[in-house]
Amino acid sequence: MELQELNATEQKILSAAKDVFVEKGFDGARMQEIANKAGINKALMHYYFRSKDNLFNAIFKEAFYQFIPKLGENFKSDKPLMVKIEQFVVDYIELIKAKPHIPLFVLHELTRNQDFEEKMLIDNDNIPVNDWMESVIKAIEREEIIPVDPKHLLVNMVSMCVFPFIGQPILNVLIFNNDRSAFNDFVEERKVHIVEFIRNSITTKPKS
Amino acid sequence: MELQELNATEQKILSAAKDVFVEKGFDGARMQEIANKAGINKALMHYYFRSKDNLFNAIFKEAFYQFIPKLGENFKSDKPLMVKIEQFVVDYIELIKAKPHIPLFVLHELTRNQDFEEKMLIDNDNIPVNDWMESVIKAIEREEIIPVDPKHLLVNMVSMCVFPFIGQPILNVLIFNNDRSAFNDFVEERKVHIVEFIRNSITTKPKS
DNA sequence: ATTCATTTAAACTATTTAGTTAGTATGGAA
DNA sequence: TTCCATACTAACTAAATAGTTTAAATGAAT
Repeated sequence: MELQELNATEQKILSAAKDVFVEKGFDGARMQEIANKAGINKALMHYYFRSKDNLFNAIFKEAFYQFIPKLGENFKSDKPLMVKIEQFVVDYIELIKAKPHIPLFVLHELTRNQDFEEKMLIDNDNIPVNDWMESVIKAIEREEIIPVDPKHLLVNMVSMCVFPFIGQPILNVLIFNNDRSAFNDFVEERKVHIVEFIRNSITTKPKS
Repeated sequence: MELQELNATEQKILSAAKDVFVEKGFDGARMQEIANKAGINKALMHYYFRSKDNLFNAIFKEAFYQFIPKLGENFKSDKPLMVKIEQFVVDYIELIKAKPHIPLFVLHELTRNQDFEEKMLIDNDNIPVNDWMESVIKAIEREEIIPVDPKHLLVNMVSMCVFPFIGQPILNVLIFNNDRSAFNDFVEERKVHIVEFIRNSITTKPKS
């Protein structure tokens, strides 16, 4: 896929494909539905994208890289760890709020399609996990935080941000009695809550 | 579905159906594959379960209730909150370890099939979230823990237990360089880590 | 004006797939 | 033995679906 050669029709197809694939998954998506949503003929889709697989790969890579590299953007900065964590939590929740169905979609398709490694080519430059590790180790050395395994800390942070969206249908019933706005409020609260929860757990200074 | 009228053939079908549905999802599952895996003729499946939907509902309810009610088993006990949390984390991680693909499967199918409420009939007796809330409030009153929103605490705990399994394909690449046993070790560590992480965050006594 | 890429419409093909049918064992009851 | 329900199978049907083909319209560039 070239980068900026996309004309309006290609854009319409990609946009419709993304909607349908994300909502239904690869197996549940129908080429006819994508064509209808794009307002074009089915044959025209095959004119631009030869096959369903092709079209899927085009939108999947986009969806994937929308969520993964942004992860590491602030990992490289040299700010205090808690500042980085706060920025990460707020930014990441905002990112997911804008496209709440992408994480479950991506994870489902990755699980379905085990050979994604060849497709996705995640290189360590894209997601600087190592930079995160070093930040945490430095923060421990500086005694900003107590000793903690950087991997677990990373997974904790990401889990608490992402999981509520993936588990939303269950949370809506179990916790929010199907009150949609209650869920939205809850997500907003989490921007503050998660940061405080982590801060209380790992900072050396006891809370005032 | 009756409870204990299941003969060996029905069992074989249900077991095969569960494997295939969980691996491929409803849309990706093929009745022929289920029949093959069960070692029977496809017509025999329609003899016992009239349709794909029927068969799916049979295994989905089972999968669903395998994970949800167990959640609340210890919520009703009157032990100190941190003891309950420790029990929950260890039990729940063990539960998911035994069936690591169920959570993603359930959440994907719930998202795909918005009208699950009618199907699933989650009553508050099954999942005593209210009992959890009260436990937390009591623990705050007893000054075992600092003031914390019980809902966020519950979601934090569940998130940190479940998400690593849902996100395993990504974690494997990003953090574990596709070392399968590294992931397993990590999960074992989490039984201790998550409890300590929560304890450090919410208990009133500063860590020794 | 001619050429060429883009677009549409419609009918078609090949394949996959859920579900059906019609009939065959099997084994116990009458 | 005969009857009959349960368990089971091979072959079939009907519908859906990805993808193709053909022919024609449009419109911008040469």
